[in-house]
Amino acid sequence: MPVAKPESSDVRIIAHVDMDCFYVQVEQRKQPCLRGLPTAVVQYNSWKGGGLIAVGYEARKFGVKRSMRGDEAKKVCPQIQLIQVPVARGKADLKTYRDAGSEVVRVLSKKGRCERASIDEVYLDLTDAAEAMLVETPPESMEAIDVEALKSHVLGLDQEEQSDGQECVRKWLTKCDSDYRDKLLACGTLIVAELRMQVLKETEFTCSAGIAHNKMLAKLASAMNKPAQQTVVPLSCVKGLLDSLPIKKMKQLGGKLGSSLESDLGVNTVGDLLKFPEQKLQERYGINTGTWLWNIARGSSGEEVQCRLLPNSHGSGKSFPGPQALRTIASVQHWLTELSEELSERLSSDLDQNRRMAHTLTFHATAYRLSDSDSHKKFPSKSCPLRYGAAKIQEDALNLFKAGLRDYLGSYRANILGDSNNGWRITSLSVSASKIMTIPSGMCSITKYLHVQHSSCTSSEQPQDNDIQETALHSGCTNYSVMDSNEAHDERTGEEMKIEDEHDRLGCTDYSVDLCEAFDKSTGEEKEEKATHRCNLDEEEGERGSWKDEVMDRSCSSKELEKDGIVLETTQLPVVTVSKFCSGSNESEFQIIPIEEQKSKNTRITSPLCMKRNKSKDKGTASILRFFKPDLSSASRNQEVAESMQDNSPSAVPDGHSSELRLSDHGAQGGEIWNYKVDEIDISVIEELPPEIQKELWSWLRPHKRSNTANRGSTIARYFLPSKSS
DNA sequence: ACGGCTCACACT
DNA sequence: TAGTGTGAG
Repeated sequence: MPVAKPESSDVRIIAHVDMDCFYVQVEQRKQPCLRGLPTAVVQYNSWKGGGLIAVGYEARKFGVKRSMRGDEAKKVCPQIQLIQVPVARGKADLKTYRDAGSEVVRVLSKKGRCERASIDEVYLDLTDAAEAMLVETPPESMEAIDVEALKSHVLGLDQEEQSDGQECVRKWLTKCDSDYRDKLLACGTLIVAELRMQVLKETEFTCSAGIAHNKMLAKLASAMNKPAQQTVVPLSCVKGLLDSLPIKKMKQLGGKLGSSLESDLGVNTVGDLLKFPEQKLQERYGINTGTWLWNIARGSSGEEVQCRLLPNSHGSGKSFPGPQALRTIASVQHWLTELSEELSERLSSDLDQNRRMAHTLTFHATAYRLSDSDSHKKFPSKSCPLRYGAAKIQEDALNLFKAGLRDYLGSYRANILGDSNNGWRITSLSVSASKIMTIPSGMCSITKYLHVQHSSCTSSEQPQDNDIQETALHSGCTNYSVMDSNEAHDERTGEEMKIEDEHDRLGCTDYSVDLCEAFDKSTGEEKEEKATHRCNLDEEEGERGSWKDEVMDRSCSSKELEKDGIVLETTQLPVVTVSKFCSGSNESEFQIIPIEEQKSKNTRITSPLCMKRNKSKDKGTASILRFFKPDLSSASRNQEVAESMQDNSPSAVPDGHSSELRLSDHGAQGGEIWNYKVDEIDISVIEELPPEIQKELWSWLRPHKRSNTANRGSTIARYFLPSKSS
């Protein structure tokens, strides 16, 4: 008889899956003749045989350890096969391993929520799948249990001492009268065994897994029996497991915190932690950490399995130890080129494969000074908006480096830009891209949505004067713009920039992004939903005319735009411009172009008002036009922009601008384009959109638009469309 | 003169 | 926010 599900049960079934010496497996798959041989993966063969970053199990038997040098490994295991990490652009290139990790994730993500915890580890929340199995095909009703599941290690079972361990496990898995939580765990065990076999079949990789009621325990378990095995942690044995577990074995406690627990509190095992009241732990380690410690001592961790199959950042870095330390701007520049190219390539892949874009570039370095005073000082990290394209990244990273170097050298900064070095040494460089967001397919679907809106409604509502004020005062400062990379060309040279005011300009950049085919994939399947929403809106909004004429007439030529006087040049407002381009997918085609450069290339930045209006009889349009009236402050700011461009600073724009969102569904040339000033898009407007589109739109707007809760009683049409009403 | 290169996240 | 620090593998 099935045991009733407990009332307030928050029992979860969590698995941690850990690839066995993953890099080695990847190399062995590539070179099957290596299978069975003691193998390790090394990078940089030149110095002492390179550093080991992965060691196969056959080699471990000889005492070979990670963090050994290749030479040491050879000593303890002369027949070891040392495989070098692929090198590209003068540095280790982990692409093959990342891609292999993705293969695994693809398989593992089929059965439940999946969190890619690292290049070779995932967490799975199998609660739903386990519950479903318990209802539909409970293990106790199965005629046969898969052998892979029978090979599981179940903590608390005396299977290891038994002559027939598998029979022991079979009994546990199929026990009729076990605890509900154990039954779910049994289901999880079967599911994980199946998944692991699936991984092996589809990728040729073996992995180990832990199955438990939370992430912490699952992670602990997956490491207990390797390789190619799985371990289950029934609730009943959690206490026994943790009581004697060395505190530093726990995830997050392997470093200083764990050391502090040992030396400051005399805590050597997780069980020792039980003595300390939550409050004591909070007093010493802070509220969050204190509570967390108190909980993990009791075997509970509330951390959810995040739904994340892709990394949240991409980075490319290299160290320059000892005599390799960099001492000239030129060498830094050279390596930044290499790193930027790799990063750019990965960003392009991400864009192609996942339709994601990163928004922040961060530069980091480690350094030391020969004049040893303040030798402990760290080289500061710096970040700025990310512009796509290897050359742009390199340029911006170099400027971040120079800004950092100024900070780093402080008062010692004499002659820092000269190629003759001046006492500083760089021992590592890295560039990374973060704030990665999925491009709203709504960029396409929204565009389509607006087609419908155009042809079915108008708005009579207009912005109020105070809205305009508010907008003018809004201090968004980022300009995004998208244009065809063939037209985009950065003509600035690598001339040394003035460092003095660089810091003040950092973090405030306008850029354009070629989204390539990113918007292509949304298809006609959205038609229905849009029609539905149109109806709804039609009901809500009383007074509307037809937009159809305008949509049809909207093939604005540049001349018309100029005649209308609402091109960007007259508005003095920066824009967010997002267009679709159907060029190839090479990274060099993604470009981010400063607004100023677009102007110089005669690129038209259109405004919503380019959509042909009916003969200016409407006071509504006049009202909207006020948005575009250049005001003194923005004019003077643009003066600064011009100056900053002359300085060869990284396309900086001062604070104080609002931004605009530009949608195009037919590409730059002859396409249909709308611009939306991001700061003026009222949240209530977004809330009127279909949920999917809302979600996508938010993901795009969030970095640019601060929360703006004022409800202006707006309509979509008022913000998204030019008005020609009454 | 070496564990290199990535990642995530908490904190401020 | 941007920047620092910790921790993991």
